[in-house]
Amino acid sequence: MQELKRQRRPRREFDREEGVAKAQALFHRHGFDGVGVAALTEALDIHPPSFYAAYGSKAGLFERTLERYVAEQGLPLSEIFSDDRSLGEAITHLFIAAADQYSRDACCPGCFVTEGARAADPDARAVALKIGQQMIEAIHVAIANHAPDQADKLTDFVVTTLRGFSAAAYAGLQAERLLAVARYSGELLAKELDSTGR
Amino acid sequence: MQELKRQRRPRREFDREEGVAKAQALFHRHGFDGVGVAALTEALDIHPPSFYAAYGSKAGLFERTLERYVAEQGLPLSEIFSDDRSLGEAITHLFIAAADQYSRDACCPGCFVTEGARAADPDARAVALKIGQQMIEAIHVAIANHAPDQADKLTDFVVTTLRGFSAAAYAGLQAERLLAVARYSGELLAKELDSTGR
DNA sequence: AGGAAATAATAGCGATCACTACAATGCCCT
DNA sequence: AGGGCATTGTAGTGATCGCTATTATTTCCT
Repeated sequence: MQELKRQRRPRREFDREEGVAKAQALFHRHGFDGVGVAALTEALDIHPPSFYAAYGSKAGLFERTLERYVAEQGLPLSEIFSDDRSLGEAITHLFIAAADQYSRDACCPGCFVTEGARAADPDARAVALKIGQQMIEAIHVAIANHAPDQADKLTDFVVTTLRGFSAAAYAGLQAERLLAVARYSGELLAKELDSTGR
Repeated sequence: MQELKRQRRPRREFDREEGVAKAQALFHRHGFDGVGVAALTEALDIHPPSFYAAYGSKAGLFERTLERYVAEQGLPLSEIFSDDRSLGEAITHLFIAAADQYSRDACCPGCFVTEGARAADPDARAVALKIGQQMIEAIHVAIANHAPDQADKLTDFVVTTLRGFSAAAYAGLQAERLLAVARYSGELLAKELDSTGR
């Protein structure tokens, strides 16, 4: 009985950060529940034990992809809400920047954090919701800096509008049309804010 | 060896339509991917073969729940866009009706069709997208009836805004705050439409 | 009453899920 | 050179996925 040792493919190191990037694209495109560990290990060209040694769990990797997204593609709020802009101008810029970001890559439409919070998996959901809440609070702070008395109301409006942009992009609205909606939304709000004295 | 026939529970008829209603609640709350056939058969108190005999497949039942939702909870566009209202008034009413609908039942937030289109399953996705497209076209027709030259632009804006309401409700925004956003959004748009001569 | 059609129940199908035990391989340090 | 150790490989875990073959039961029609 020929029991000689099976040949084994030579061992290759694999780049953890590159794995996070590839996983981010997959999660963004198909959602947390739409990507299995098998698809991830195949995309990273590794095997399950390496996957778990590197990232702990599927949900753990998902969290790292979310953090990467915020760090690399998060909207620059402090720049958008610069002091030399009126609140209306700033929010218009925010709308346009978000619409551009959400529809730029047709392969990964919408806000990764917002869309990621729709995962059926409770762990993944909780992580995405937590990060999303941080973004909302940052927007609230930026708005409150210009208009403290209307901050709550305007934050609800802005965040809801941004959610709409993300969902529209995710549903396939083309970049040009989404940007037109963003400009229009900003224009409507800016006119109102100007007419009511800031 | 006592091989006497096992007792079988007496046979109960089951109400197909009631099954659709129960499934609708489950799908709406947890999403298509978040509800397994096991959960459905348990909720309907039937067994898998009865399930498939009645509904064909999980995706088939999902389609029936979507149709039920549209028939029973679809927004009454022809009433909202009645002729004695300006376009701004009509869209404001649409926004408020949608916000109310999406946030009324905390257990089933958002638009079932819109949120259903996020399913990872391609069949379920396709069905929800198709029905959603029909709703969008109905909105487009209603708007074009008032303002044919701006119908495309305004439909993009309105649909994107409604998507935002649905997503915000789904994310947990309370009814009162969502309604405030809806009133504000309608007000902004109505002012613009009035100022530019309808 | 008796046969046919319809519907339900038991039990289990293959596939995929996230995840892991264990052995072989490579690199670094002594 | 050789031991320690981290990391990879193969192979497979139990659980759940959507779904079904088969049998048992009831109802309806003649």
